[in-house]
Amino acid sequence: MAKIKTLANGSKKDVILKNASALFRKKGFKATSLRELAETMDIEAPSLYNHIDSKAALLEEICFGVAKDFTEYMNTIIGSKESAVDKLSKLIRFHIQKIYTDFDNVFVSNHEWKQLSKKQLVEFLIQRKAYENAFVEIINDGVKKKLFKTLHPQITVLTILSAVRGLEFLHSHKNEFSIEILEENMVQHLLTGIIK
Amino acid sequence: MAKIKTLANGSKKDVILKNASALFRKKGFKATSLRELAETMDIEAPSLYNHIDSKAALLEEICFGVAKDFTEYMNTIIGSKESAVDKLSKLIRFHIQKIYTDFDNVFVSNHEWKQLSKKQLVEFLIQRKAYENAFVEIINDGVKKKLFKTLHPQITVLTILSAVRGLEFLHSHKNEFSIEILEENMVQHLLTGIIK
DNA sequence: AATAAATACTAATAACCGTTAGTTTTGCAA
DNA sequence: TTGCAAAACTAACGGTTATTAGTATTTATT
Repeated sequence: MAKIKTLANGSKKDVILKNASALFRKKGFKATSLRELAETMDIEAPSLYNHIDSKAALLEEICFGVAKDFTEYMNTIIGSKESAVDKLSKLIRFHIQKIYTDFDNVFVSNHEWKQLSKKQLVEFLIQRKAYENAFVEIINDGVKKKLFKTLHPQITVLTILSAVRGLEFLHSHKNEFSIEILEENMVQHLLTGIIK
Repeated sequence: MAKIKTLANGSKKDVILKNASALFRKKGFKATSLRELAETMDIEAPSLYNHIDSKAALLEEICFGVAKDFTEYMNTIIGSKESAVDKLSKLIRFHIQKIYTDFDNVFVSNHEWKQLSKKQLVEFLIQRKAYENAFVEIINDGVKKKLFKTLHPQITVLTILSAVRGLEFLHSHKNEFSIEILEENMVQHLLTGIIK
């Protein structure tokens, strides 16, 4: 009989993915070689192929993994009966928390999706667009219910998503602000700017 | 006597820089080859070296060119006697205008500065930090003069800079919104969120 | 201890990279 | 037309890349 598991606590593949994510973030996907990645786990580059399909597959897993996380959370929000204000607040907080707890993956997904193969790239953009549309719908709902000012939902979504995305840059001085203070400030700034 | 100019309207080097900027934006610096760049002007890759020093030098010129533009504008703002609100408003509008009128260069500067050589990278980060500090000072001044709410200036600056940076993503549907509407919406959103 | 699967290794591949050297062509000035 | 510099070309360089093939070694179960 075959034995597949290599370690009790997480497979070797997971370790590779984690190290790949860290390297891709620091140096970029193209600028990271498999030799370099292998070195982080003290093996030779060709040995990686006992666990992975290709370098490109690593990027796919990272990008679509992050996309899935955001899409799933968005679905729970959409299904809830909360106000548009509460939905928006929760989404903003989720973005902040994700960047804090899953920094490398989120960063790589945001920066390196262009390096996906043609087919994967198309699929990625479709998912991204769907997420954005769901976001726009929440804003639209808030405008209809007179909770928000009259504004351009698309521009507003872009402003909010871009603002939270920028937390990437806080990584170097992460310890200066607690995540709670960060959430409070940004939700305050971004929501009071549009609430009536 | 020597003749240096190749074209009446802008040197050949400028054309190379422009095409390089466009390619670096679309594919990334590492993913763009000099052969590919040469192809955009129907010459062979080695011929580029009659005009440029190296591939790395192209990225340098792009990144530091953009940095200079922003730094220079910041200096005129700092020197003015306007209120912190007006200063902030003008800076936000400048960011939006720059992305509109100099998209490729701004994008490349924002995304590919990590690929600068060690020495240039250090210098780039110094300039970036100085720009950020000047921004923070304006916010601080506004807080002191009771124009703004009590808030964390650094988080506020990060939020604003990130938000305007996100306009990169509007490039694909640039024609949906005029730059005036865009400016109005974003200034409104980002300023009323912090003004008392 | 024996067996078999998982996983490491070395060696080698073809492709591509930025860049240099050396040479030819081009285009303008005299 | 001649001369000269600017700028193109071809050929080739050393280096690096992801990946494959084939083989040895480690690991775990029987």
